[in-house]
Amino acid sequence: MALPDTEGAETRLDPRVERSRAAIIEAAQAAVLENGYRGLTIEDVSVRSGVAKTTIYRHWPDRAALLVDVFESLSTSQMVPDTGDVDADLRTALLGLAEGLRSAAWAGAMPSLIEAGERDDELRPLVVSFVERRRKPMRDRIASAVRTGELPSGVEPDLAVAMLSGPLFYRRFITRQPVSPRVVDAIVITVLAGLRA
Amino acid sequence: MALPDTEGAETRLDPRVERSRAAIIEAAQAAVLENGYRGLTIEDVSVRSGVAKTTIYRHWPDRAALLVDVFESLSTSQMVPDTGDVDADLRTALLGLAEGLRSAAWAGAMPSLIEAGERDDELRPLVVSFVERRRKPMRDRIASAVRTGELPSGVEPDLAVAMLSGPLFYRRFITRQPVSPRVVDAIVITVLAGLRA
DNA sequence: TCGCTACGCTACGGTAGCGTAGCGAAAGGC
DNA sequence: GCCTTTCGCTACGCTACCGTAGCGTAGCGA
Repeated sequence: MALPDTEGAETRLDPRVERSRAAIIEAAQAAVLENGYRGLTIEDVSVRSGVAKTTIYRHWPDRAALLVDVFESLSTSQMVPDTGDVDADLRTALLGLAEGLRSAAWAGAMPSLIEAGERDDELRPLVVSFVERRRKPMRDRIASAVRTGELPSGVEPDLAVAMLSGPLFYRRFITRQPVSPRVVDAIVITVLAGLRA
Repeated sequence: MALPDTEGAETRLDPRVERSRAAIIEAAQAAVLENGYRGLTIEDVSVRSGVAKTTIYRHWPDRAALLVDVFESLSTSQMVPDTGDVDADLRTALLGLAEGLRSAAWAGAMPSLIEAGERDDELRPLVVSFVERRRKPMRDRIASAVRTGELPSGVEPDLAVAMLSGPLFYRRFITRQPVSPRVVDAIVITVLAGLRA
């Protein structure tokens, strides 16, 4: 968080530092995916990364600070196309989301993010902004469709996103059922039809 | 789990045992709500409940076993009315779900259940059956509506449940937005209209 | 009233993880 | 090729928690 080296802004850094930090973050990510955010231990990260425990403490004051950077490193944004056909665009976006839920690193960390959002006051804002970043493109796309009249004016983008994405998250994390393209299609068709009714 | 005293089956138990167990489970629930399922420690439960640590070990072999009983103690089922009007019935059911998500104990434990379902092989079946028990009544109600022709024959109850409940879970746990009655209404109206389109 | 059982309490030995200190070696920068 | 920075390593002290043993007490059932 206080460390702008992840972005290519400052290459002035000692390459040794850069290597250490990268190895540490990568190992910490893996650790969180495996054991959850409460299962992250500095000593585990040290073993996984091959970086000495003392070196980790040279860069992060404590476990919490490292965890913050791990969460931020998982943050990715989701592109949503704008071809003029909102149905097709949302279908594409949701297929991408489903794919991510099936295999992306952030999906494996999602239960930890949820848990952190529920219990950790320090991490909660981070979790919310993490989710918000991924959600915004889809919401914007829906808002634009409302403006162009492709969707009725009564549609609330925020709610529409929940109705589209929610069922996928529900199946993936609550009922642990597959999120196949077939499921995505059913959701997109049903929800969009419902919004237009 | 191997302990049928929670149900009123066997009152033959020593009242001291009954009291201890009840206090322990209650305290353990609170502990899980507060610190997550990985944050449950026997010593914490001992302090909270006022029951000696040794007594806890007299009833449960280890932390995992206690955790299993805690999860089971949270298990509740959701009634879904059958008035013949499927729209109204589902609305009622979803309002109840939203209410639970806002305030029930099981909702507070949900992040832990999700995390456990993702990472703990031993607990996963328990989590799945926990969710299944709550989901079944709504799925059955939808299935019956399909049979009576109230809903089109192409509707898959399983998917319909996801489309109705998913957005609520999504807002509650992912985006951390309110799940108000207004939101429930919007979801019910939209999804049912979509399913009939 | 008396015996059995559950309980509370203290005291363990053992492990895991925290975060720190100090030193010598190695790898960059110039 | 020298000097500075970073790193690896070992060794700590400390805390939290595990799960167990043994003993004395208190409550329940007959």
